[in-house]
Amino acid sequence: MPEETIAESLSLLKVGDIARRTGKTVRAIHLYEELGLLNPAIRSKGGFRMYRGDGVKRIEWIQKLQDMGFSLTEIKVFLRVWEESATAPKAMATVREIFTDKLRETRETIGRLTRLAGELTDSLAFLEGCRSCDQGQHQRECGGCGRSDHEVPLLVDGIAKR
Amino acid sequence: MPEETIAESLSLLKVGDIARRTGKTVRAIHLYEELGLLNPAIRSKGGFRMYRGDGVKRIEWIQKLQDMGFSLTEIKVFLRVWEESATAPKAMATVREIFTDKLRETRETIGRLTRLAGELTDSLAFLEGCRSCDQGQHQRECGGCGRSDHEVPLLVDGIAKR
DNA sequence: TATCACTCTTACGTAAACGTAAGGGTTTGA
DNA sequence: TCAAACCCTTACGTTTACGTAAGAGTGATA
Repeated sequence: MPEETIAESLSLLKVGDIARRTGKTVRAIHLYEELGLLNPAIRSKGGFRMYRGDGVKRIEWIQKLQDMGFSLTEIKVFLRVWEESATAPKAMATVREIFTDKLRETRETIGRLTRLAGELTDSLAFLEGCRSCDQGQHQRECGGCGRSDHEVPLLVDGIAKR
Repeated sequence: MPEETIAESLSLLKVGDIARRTGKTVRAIHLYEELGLLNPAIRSKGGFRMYRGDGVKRIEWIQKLQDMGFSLTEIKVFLRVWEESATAPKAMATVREIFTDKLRETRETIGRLTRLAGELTDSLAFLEGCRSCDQGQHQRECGGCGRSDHEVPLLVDGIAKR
């Protein structure tokens, strides 16, 4: 069992090789091709997709955009915009625009999640107080403890409400 | 056109009222009921769902959990766990556990997004350099500029790769 | 009592990002 | 040349969180 196939030593990778190197499935890579996100450099005479090494980079790029919240369709639009920009500076300007938007969006998301993390922390602090609750107290009678309504975090309060 | 229906003045809300107050659609609220996340206090004799005010709170609670990345199914499990914990302290312990997990997860997500925001910033800085590129340069010949490969951020580099 | 806005149930539709299976070629190294 | 390991195309399946439509009943108001 050789480490590399001949094609691989010639720096041509089959879809399975690309899959292994990116952690994606073959099906996913096929899908990216259907969507026009990644084409094999050539096809073998038997019809196998043969990729160059930069195919791996393209997939890592796709992955990063997905992590930032781009859908595959948005990524497709991204590539089309690039391809249709005649000059390099124009293309780069468009890319800058897209990245600027996404940066703002990402920061907003971080803000939201940070606030939520704060609420979680508050809720956990509140729940510490429940340790001292009567061990025999039934769950359905929760709320009967002395603490006033407005100090109960929504994340906790919402559970008991039916 | 009165501001409130009679039921509303008796603090009983119809599904449409709940929808307006939470920004959800009627369909969504029906779905939550199907999933066992929210039941009306009673049904009118004609079959209308009638909710008390805390129905609004429950939906806001659901919304917050969704924002944190809980699926509706996970929320359902959450509620079931609560209902099946016999004693209050036990129930609260479980809730603490779930919240602790989610807090960790949320922080990880914040970390990932922060790193991505950094990459976006780097990429934008890099793209500033493209302003000085030859205005007539064709997009397909991008990469011909003097900058060495390893200073090109992946987010930018992945675009040109085909 | 007539009306108009609402609500009910039932049930099929949708978009994303693949998963999975079938039936059949292709490569490659032994 | 043979077999194991891959790959190909086609096409239907899956999950989530609702959207949408149909046909019919309900309720508060005029």
